[in-house]
Amino acid sequence: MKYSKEKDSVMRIFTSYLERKNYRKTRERFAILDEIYSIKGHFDVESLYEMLKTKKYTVSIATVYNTIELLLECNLIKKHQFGENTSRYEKSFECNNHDHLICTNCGVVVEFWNPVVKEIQETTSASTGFDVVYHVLYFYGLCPKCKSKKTDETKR
Amino acid sequence: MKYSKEKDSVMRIFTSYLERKNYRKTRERFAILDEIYSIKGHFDVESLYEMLKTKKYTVSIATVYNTIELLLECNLIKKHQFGENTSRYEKSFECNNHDHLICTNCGVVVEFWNPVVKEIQETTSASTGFDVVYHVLYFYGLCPKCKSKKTDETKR
DNA sequence: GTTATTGCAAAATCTTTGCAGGGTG
DNA sequence: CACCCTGCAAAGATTTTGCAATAAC
Repeated sequence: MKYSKEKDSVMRIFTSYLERKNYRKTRERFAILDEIYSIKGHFDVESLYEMLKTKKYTVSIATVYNTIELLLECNLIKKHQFGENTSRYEKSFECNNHDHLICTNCGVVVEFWNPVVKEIQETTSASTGFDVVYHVLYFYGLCPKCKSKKTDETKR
Repeated sequence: MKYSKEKDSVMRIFTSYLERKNYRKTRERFAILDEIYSIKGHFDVESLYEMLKTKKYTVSIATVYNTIELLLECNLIKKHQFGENTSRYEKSFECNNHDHLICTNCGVVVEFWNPVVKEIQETTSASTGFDVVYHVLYFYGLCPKCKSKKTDETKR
């Protein structure tokens, strides 16, 4: 388990969440959180399960799902469903400000940042009375590569 | 099959899409599109299938999935995955400008409008080279009802 | 010691697929 | 009349559940 300031923080957040809810602080739960915060980018349950199996600490797939549920509740991870049938996740501590462009042709996912999204979030919170915790914004369309391919096809 | 200007338009769009792709214009495909455009709000495959079975024209679930795929391709419907495991859909002809607030506690979905989203879409298209066709924006948080319930719990 | 949590496998749910028959172009 | 599309049922994939064993408190 490599040390990092980020991991230290999320471990503390998770600990206090578990304590507040009177949930047990098990080895499995912390191993899963540690593994997730070692992953760059998105992951799905299957790949997380495989990583845990080979690298550090074997847990059952049921426990992976259980822990992911807890991590979603305390906002340490984000759940995405980019249009496939498998859910994908990503850590969300101090990186909850980017959004995604998804190519409807090849499926490539690209990240982008736009501070205006946060502003819309605040406006919407105020006007609807919702207490918005986080957002998810997807732009669907053709990536530059697929776009030029389609143009070629039309030319033929 | 009730007449409406909207239905007339989407039927024509779908017809020309099928012709352009050299796909066949079957009764089933038009019955499904007609049913979808009779639905207010969101629906899932199961409920659409049930509606078709009882109301107009029985089709197999495989055909429902197949047709939904086509309607997604020509942007006549939108696919949502609000966090559950079942996908939900909605018609998107001339109503592709609203977004969704989702309560993480009770699951209620509320719509909202904000024209700034369209602006972000254009900025992002320009800067990334993506040809963005549509977007999906979800705000997750507590709805007013659940918010006040949680506050009560804390007070105790 | 109690009781929540884990692991395993089986079940449940949603979606896709293969194939024979039927309908569209 | 060729062959794409449909319907059916079975298979696939992902997620959930039930229950005995285990470990946290």
